[in-house]
Amino acid sequence: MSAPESQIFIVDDDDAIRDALGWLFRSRGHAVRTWPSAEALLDSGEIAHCGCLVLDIRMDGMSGLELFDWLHEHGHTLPVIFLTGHGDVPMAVGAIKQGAFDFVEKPFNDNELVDRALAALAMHREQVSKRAALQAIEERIAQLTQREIEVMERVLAGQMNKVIASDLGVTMRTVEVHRARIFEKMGVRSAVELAQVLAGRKD
Amino acid sequence: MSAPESQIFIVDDDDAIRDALGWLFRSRGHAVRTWPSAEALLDSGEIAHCGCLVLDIRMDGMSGLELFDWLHEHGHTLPVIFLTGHGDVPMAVGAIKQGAFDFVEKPFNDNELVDRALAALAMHREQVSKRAALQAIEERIAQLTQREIEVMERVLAGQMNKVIASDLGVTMRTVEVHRARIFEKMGVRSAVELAQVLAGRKD
DNA sequence: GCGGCCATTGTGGAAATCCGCAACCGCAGG
DNA sequence: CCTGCGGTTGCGGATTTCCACAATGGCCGC
Repeated sequence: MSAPESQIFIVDDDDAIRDALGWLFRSRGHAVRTWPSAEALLDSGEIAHCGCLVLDIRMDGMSGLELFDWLHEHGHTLPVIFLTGHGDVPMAVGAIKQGAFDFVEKPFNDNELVDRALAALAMHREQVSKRAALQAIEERIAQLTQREIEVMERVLAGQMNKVIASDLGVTMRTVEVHRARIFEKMGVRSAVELAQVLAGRKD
Repeated sequence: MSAPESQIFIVDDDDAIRDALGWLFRSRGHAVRTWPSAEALLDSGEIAHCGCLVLDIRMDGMSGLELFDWLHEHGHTLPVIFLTGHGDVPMAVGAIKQGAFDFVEKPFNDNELVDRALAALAMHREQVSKRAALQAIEERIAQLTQREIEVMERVLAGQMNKVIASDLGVTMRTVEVHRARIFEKMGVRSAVELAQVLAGRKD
């Protein structure tokens, strides 16, 4: 609750490892929650509060890799650090290429693991704020009517009002009205600002 | 010469591997060049013609990883597929995180390696064209005078000519002239287009 | 010193954008 | 039936942008 999305989650079916990791992070002042299995974590519904997931690969039931895939498929994009005592190269390569934050073999170096986890948390905070910004834009776009979107597309294409007007088969005045509403709803004051805001995001 | 930047380069100090890989790719109709060492490749000055580098890690002299780092430091950004018979997990993870395209253990599957190499070539072509586009923009920006850049920054900030004028301590007319020149040099016809062109690139 | 590039300014007009005020129409919902 | 929303249009005026034509002054290299 103090740090809603900055908690470190640890999933490992080995009690000893779980306790050791919990102690490790807590001793350095970081909020940590531990889970004995992937299912336990998912069932808790707490996944949204996770800022960094330290995941054992070999577990009974759902494996770490399976949980990783599940999270991806369900849009939960958060940094995952895999922890394993039986990893091989192809597995590690696959995990990293699929976007895992790191892949660490046991036994691991305490300091390094903490550093990686903190780096992961920092990256997650970055992502969260960026996503928030992007979503704010999407919400504004969602407020636009269909007609306004048509006009906006053409404005962004650099077309003049008169062109847009004849293009859509309406008068210039109508385009002007739409244009004004677009600027208002999108929270900008000119076509240039609009272009800036909409830049840096793939449609 | 037929495909200047689409050649596959193979670097391995094992003659047998080199020949086998050369044969493998050529038998499938892909241009390949092989080198017995990292130094041989660098000395040849042919690196710019490479579209995909298949690199053995353990070699006499400069290792595959060292060559990889060297290329990075010298701005040669091209997809590298590491090939190794003695790789460990940390090495693989490190290589991938540093941007290696893939990390394959020997013995490898012929079809998979060819597929990966082709994917790497495709990615490289993408990168090359994108880089070319970005450089074209940079060259246009380079043509702008200092004053024009100052004006452009303000235009992109959505400021009106009158504001820019008082801001820079000149008359509106002067700003208009600069503005026109900017559009001309940048090859656009409006401020919106300018914003579009300059979007999607970090300053 | 001359020519070229750059920054600057003016005049004056055409074209485009921006806006408040007002209104009509069609359609969905209460 | 009345209301609200979205799309549409008109009028008229203030602002802003865009441009052609014309010109001055500074700096730099030949």
